[in-house]
Amino acid sequence: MDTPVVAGSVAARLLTWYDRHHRDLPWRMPPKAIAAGQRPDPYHVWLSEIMLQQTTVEAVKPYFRAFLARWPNVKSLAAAETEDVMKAWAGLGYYSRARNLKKCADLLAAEHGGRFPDTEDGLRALPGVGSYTAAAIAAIAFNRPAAVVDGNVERVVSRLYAIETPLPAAKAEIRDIVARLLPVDRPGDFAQATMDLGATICTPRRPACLPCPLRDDCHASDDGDPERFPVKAAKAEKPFRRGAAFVAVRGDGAILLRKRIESGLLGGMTEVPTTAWTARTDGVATVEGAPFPADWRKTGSISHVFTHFALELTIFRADLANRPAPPGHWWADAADIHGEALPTVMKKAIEAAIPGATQKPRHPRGMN
DNA sequence: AAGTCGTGGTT
DNA sequence: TAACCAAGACT
Repeated sequence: MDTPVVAGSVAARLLTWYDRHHRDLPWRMPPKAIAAGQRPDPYHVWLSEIMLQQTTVEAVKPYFRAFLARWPNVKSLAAAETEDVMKAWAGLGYYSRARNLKKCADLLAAEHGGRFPDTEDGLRALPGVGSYTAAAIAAIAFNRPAAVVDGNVERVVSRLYAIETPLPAAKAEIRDIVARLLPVDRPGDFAQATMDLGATICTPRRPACLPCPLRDDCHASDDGDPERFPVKAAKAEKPFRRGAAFVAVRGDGAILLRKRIESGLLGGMTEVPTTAWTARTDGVATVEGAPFPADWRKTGSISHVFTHFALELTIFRADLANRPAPPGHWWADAADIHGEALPTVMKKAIEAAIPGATQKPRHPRGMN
């Protein structure tokens, strides 16, 4: 509605702060370069946004660098093997992101000449790109006036206006407010400025209101208890599950692995054989789920917490003479374990049976 | 539309 | 230490 940045507006104060205090990030084009007419590479923006979904900046940095070094553009990623992409993603979590990343690259290479749509709606239609990511790419890469609402923005805006409606119900209201505040001449910087403010000043706990550029605008700061916002709906209690995992070790140190089904938890990732993970607390930590009869011996247990349940796995180990891998399984050489698409919970299971077995190189695969 | 999907850091 | 949380998407 308002044309350029309205002098004295919330957006103006935020952008002035951003010009001075923005974070320097590997995928970011700084405001000075933007002002000079440069735009970031949409591939970089897209890749970083997918990686950053529910993931911290520090966790993403090495993966972003590794992916960019190995697959510098859409076409190279489209030419890659999905299995290699999964291996490179291992450890970052939410593995459907990696599968959708590859699907998206394939689609773009096949049907869009390797280029990204430059509108919010066009982007929203891509696999793995939801409302947030579509708006973020549209604003940051293509300078579109899109309302970018992530967890940071929800926190900043809910405090700014002391919104009492609990999340996620308040999301539509927050989106409307952001659309109203949005400066049409710098939508990308505005989005990144709001997120930087949320990450460095308007933090979930103990926000630094004193240096905040929006302190005089902020209703929650007025009330003296900004941490009360955003109001959130109560969460369900996290259930507990148990199971057993089986680490078979061949004479030469190789470990028996198999691939999980493509869908669901840890879909398409590699695992050691395990029993089903059930809510039962009795009778599951037995050798009955082993891939084959052997002298299985309990070597310990590991705990792991997923988003919606906690898991305890009893670990069994068997040392075997040479024997062929059962159907659907393979022997992975000890030296190659770190290159497998092993999620963290599986690395824990292997470590419990063979200390040091999964110690990985300093950089994610693809960096060296 | 509420549940499913990882992991590591912070408090 | 147990809980909370991070640039959410998909079904």
